[in-house]
Amino acid sequence: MARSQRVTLRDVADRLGLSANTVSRALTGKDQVSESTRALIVAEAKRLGYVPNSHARSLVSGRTMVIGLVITNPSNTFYAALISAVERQCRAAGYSVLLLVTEDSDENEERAVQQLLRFGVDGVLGVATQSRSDVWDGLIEANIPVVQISRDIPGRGLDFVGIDVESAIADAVVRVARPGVRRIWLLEEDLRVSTVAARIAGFRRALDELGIAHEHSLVLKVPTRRTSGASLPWRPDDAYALAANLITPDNHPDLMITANDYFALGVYRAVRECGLAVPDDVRVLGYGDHPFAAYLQPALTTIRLPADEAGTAAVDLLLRRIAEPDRPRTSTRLPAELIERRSTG
Amino acid sequence: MARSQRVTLRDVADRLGLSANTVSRALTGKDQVSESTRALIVAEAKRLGYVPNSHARSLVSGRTMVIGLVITNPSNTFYAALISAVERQCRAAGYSVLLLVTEDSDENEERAVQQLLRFGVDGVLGVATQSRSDVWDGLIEANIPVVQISRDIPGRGLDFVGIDVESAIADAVVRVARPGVRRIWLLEEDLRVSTVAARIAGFRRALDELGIAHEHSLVLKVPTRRTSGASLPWRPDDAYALAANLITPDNHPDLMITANDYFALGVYRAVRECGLAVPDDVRVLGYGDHPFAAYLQPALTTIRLPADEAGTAAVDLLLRRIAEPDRPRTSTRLPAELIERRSTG
DNA sequence: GCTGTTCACATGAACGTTAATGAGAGAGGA
DNA sequence: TCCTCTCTCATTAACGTTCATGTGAACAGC
Repeated sequence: MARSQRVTLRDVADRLGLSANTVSRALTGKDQVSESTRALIVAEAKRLGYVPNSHARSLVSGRTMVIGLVITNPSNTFYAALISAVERQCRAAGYSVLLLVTEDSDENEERAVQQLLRFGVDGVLGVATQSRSDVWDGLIEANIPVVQISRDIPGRGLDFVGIDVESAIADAVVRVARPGVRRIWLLEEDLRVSTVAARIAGFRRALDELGIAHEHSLVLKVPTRRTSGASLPWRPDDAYALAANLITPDNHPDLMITANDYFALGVYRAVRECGLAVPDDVRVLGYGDHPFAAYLQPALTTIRLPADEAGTAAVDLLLRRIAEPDRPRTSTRLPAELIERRSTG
Repeated sequence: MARSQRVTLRDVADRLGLSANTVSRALTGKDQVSESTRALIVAEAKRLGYVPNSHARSLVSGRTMVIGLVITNPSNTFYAALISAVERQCRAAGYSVLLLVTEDSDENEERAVQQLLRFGVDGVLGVATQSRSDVWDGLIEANIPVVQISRDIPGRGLDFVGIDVESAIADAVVRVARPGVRRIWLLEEDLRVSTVAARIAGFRRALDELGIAHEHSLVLKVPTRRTSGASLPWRPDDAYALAANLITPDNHPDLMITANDYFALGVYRAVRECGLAVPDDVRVLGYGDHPFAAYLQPALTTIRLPADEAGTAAVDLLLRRIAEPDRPRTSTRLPAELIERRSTG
């Protein structure tokens, strides 16, 4: 079975005894075409099932109507919501999304940038791996607008949309720490990225504001298990393993902050299993407000991240940057909202 | 600042006094180029920062090295895992992924197909909305291979990779229903798609196998709230609202099956709030094995879906179909595994 | 010395579209 | 009547590749 020949502009033109150019102008809505022939062309194009060839179009126009979305891991709830929002906003603006996943490896990130260059996308939204700062330079040199999301590579003059993680954590901890709370632990991801650093900074800021000596605090890092092949989000099991090892009736935090709600699940279990209770003995503050957080027992106090807004804002910013390449750099940090529930008393 | 001119084959060729064609052959690894000049060309291309233009390439070759992935909702955990797996497998094979989201609307689905035709992608992986059966015909007519995932549009001769939902539910219910279980309810999504139908069919099959009269059973549909703008997965709240209305100490199922684990969260709360207990009064069987399922109290018995395998298998199938367009149609239904935990006693 | 073969490259055309320029017809004004 | 202007369309040339074909040189065999 031969590959069915695709209908081209010329096919439509030949049928009507017109030139391909006229058909092009008619279908792209330019003037210099009489309304009567335009109607004829539109009808015939529809009848023949004409579909424009985007490659030919972007070859000559230099625009692709595609933006690249570089994400570390779509299984992560936050990034999943981000993808949804980005895709929706792009779709609304007539753009398509090329999805590249890096799995937090800079080899993949480099390949992703290469792909984006080959495609000549009109713009890029990216969550940087941040292990190297020069990976995105290829795009910058090619004058392809880049908006960084969530993680910022400084010094490159790139637009940025993220969340004010440090303030979110700092304010939440201060708000949630009742009198008597002295020992505060932070259960973190073991990643060298700015969001982790920001949470730690917020944590320290809260300690200072509360007048708690840093000796009473502890930052624990849950090992990031890299099982290539399986697409895993954060793993409660790993958090549980670590927490179960450290938490005893004699040695436990008054308040445990977790880098995400999944870790909080592990903490809940660890606390329970050594005979302690949330929130009476250990208060727990999650991060991310995953759908299950409100349904745990006790319901988990957590920080709601505006993933939708961030995605939408990032697309808007990128489109504006595409329209005006020379506008000044923008850096936005959206506030995150503390959702107080029973796990913090 | 003028848009920096991109380096082309001709640029590299001119530098070396060669023809563009020779440079092309050298870089794409074809023979008819001496190894010495090839080395020269490769070095010069690298030095100039040459990046091939994929549009020009696919314009003439007819291949794009892009596959389209049409998904209803990336925020849904199952689809998120699917996206990860698909992207990884495509990346390994040198393909890029164009992501189109339909939000279960056929208007969007139609637009997605249109986009894919414009791009002339080499193949498509899609989760169909199933509200109309002709939406994908454009791709079929253009001889673009399509592999349907999870939901099947019959009669179109398309390859299919999915999960044997009916058997999974039927076997799980039979296995989980202890003596004394008479009244079994199923809490379903209100969507007209084949997976919902398959779960209902599996449910009925289990009733028959257990010898339970269908009068004792009930299929409830949680209204699908379409909040455009927010990218929501299944909502525990909606399941709770429905379950709380129907479950009373006098009128409750012995076993509640939920279409996903999020609904199970709502059921847990509804059961608890009317003074009943899981699993003593109401056993609960979830679906999807979300990461939190093992950490609920009691831990949720649920069905683990092989999202990774499904994604990988779908890509493999698509690539094989691209290589051999005339091979016979394949339809695969992967088994899903029951994970027994405490919520079923 | 002639023909034939192989190797390494060049040349020209094509892919389907858009942009720049040209050209003919009709209208309007002097 | 002629000139100019406008409107509508055609013609031609790109865009950056790849594919089919052409070509000259070197070399072998007779």
